[in-house]
Amino acid sequence: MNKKTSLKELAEYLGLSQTTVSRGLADYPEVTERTKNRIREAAKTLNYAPSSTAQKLVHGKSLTIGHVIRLSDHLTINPFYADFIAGAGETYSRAGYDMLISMVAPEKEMQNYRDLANSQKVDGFILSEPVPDDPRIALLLELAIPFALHGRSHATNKVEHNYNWLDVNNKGGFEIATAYLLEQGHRDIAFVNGLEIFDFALRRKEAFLQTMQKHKAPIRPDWLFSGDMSEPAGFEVAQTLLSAKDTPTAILCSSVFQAMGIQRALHLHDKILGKDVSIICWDDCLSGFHESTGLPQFTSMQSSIFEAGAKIAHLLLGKIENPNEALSTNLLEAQLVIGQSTGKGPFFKG
Amino acid sequence: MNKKTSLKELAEYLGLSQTTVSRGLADYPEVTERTKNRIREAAKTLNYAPSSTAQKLVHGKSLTIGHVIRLSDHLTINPFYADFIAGAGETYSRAGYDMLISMVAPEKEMQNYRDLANSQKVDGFILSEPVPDDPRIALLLELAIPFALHGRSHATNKVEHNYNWLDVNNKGGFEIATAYLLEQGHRDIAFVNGLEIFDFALRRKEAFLQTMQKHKAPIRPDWLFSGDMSEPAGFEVAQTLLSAKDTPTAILCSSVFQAMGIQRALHLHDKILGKDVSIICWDDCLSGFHESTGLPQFTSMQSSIFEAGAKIAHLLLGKIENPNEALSTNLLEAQLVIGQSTGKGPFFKG
DNA sequence: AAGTGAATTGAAAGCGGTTTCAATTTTCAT
DNA sequence: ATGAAAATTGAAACCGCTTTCAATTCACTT
Repeated sequence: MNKKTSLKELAEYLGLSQTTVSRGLADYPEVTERTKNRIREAAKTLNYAPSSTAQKLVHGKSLTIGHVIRLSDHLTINPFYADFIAGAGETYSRAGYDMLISMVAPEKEMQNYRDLANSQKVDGFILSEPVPDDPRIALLLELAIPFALHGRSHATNKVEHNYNWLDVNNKGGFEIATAYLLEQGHRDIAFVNGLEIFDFALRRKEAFLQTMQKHKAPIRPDWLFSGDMSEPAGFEVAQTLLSAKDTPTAILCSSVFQAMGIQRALHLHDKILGKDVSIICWDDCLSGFHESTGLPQFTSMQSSIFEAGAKIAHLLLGKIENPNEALSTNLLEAQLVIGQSTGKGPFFKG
Repeated sequence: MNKKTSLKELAEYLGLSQTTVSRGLADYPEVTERTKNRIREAAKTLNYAPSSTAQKLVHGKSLTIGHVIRLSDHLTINPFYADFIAGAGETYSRAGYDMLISMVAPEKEMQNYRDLANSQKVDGFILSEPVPDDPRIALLLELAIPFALHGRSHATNKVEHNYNWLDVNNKGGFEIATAYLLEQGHRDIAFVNGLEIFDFALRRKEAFLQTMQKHKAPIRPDWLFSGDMSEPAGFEVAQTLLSAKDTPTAILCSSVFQAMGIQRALHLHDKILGKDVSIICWDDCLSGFHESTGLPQFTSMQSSIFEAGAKIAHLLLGKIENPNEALSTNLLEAQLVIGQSTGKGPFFKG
């Protein structure tokens, strides 16, 4: 049971001052190479490593980025968030930063941000899943702590805030997807959105409605759905759609999970995917769903959420190291990838 | 831009000593209620909160638990891990602990544990996805830092170590599942395992083989698969199985994702799930897959990985607060839940 | 009013490092 | 050999807090 060695002990062991030892380990030029080597060796044999807490105290920085996760009713993490965090975490560790993840009940969320900032546990925050007029933005601006938003927060009628953000072009992406379905000869298109409390879902809906309108395609209110981005949710919606007398020839949906649920319902109703009904889904490139070779299952708008995590982490670290830098924004484009779930519609004109 | 207030400033503002202010905030009995109130009020107006770094330095603890995540080839997090972390994180925050998540490339993993322990960034670790003779166990025992293992690490020929662990009864679970399939009249059963480098996969395999043997059911080596616990992996396996001349009447698989892939292949081959082919899968109760009402889709062995996270966090915190406590182990049982994916087999005798 | 014990308060040491600034040693030209 | 400049080392202050121990104040008793 090796007890922790302190700098003081190491210095005494070497017969040097703490100053020299500290400098030697930090590779200061004024320390002779010979003494540096002695110091390093002694550090190794005594198994010494500086206390990060003490270092943080001296430097006045926590070298830690906070991610606050609001635990929903089911107390679980959105599976997409795992990939996002993986991307961010990789960037942090490369830069010598740590990642603090704080799980908190919705009603304590705001206080949690306050506490984390005030007690200086973190040097900055990454915010996810913004809603319009997201209250966290105002809070963090007030607390004057660096942060970056994954997504954007539409200001409805209240104050417009300025902040760093990185978002994927949800609107542009679904414009492309809708237009593609129309070009392929579909007019009767259903739209299965995520929860429309979130900013991204509102942008996607706008894209769908505007593109349909622009192409003079009919918009059926009973074919507009909004809900969980889960497999069962997709299944339920498709069950409803397919049990009606007239059914859409194409469905635009917001996640691979929903698409899988829709697919399950299609099978149940003896409809062939990509023939009787086409599907395009938004695909965040979740881990464990893309190992298959060959043509992808679903036609989708693809955007790597891992990459988004890595990029926004970079962005935030930049602001922290250089606080006076101007605000940054970054809009990533999603790619239309044709898979096996789409085919020609009844109105196709070759 | 409110700069951080220090204890010193707060004390000067109040005309008190740092000692008294510190004690007042910590609610020491020797401070008068009147002064306490004064202090609290001043702290609020000056927006003061103690620096957690300074507190940690004094107390010599980091109040932080480390989770090291080995980033695989695809740089992504195992989706099950998200739920596990959610459970642990909730327990941590309830106990005043923070969670440090460290993403690291496989070749740097060991050094990462060393660094985190030596620099005292964490007070303990939770280890996940153990392999037989897991080298992390020896390392952390040597570093003399508290830790708990989610799962177990079978000692093959080397030294047997003692450590805290919490595991789900993988063997017992798959014994039940295999026996259930046999009872329902299935004899031709294929087994689709996770990667057999992991301890849990080896235990599951043992359970399957032993139970089949015990019931004198044939074990076909070409029906034993091992691989990714993903949808495409399940699909590939099922494609192989269903393209052969003779096909199994039941499949036991290791994850809901695999089951979904198998289901997709079944549809492709016009086989009906639960009729032509039965499936039982292991279900870690991942978020986003259980909102549906009514009978569950797949018959499965269920075990909440969120709960496992919460329980193992408790276990570890106990060891940290009370280092001399004896080792703890905890074996959770999985529940057989009958869904729509199983039916009677050809050898059923009512 | 003086004396006593109890209740409050504060000065200073320490947690484990980094850094400023001064002191010491070395190097080298004269 | 001598002195100045350069290179190396170290004493002490400091980061922001907790806590020990001593000092002060207060409430009562006689």
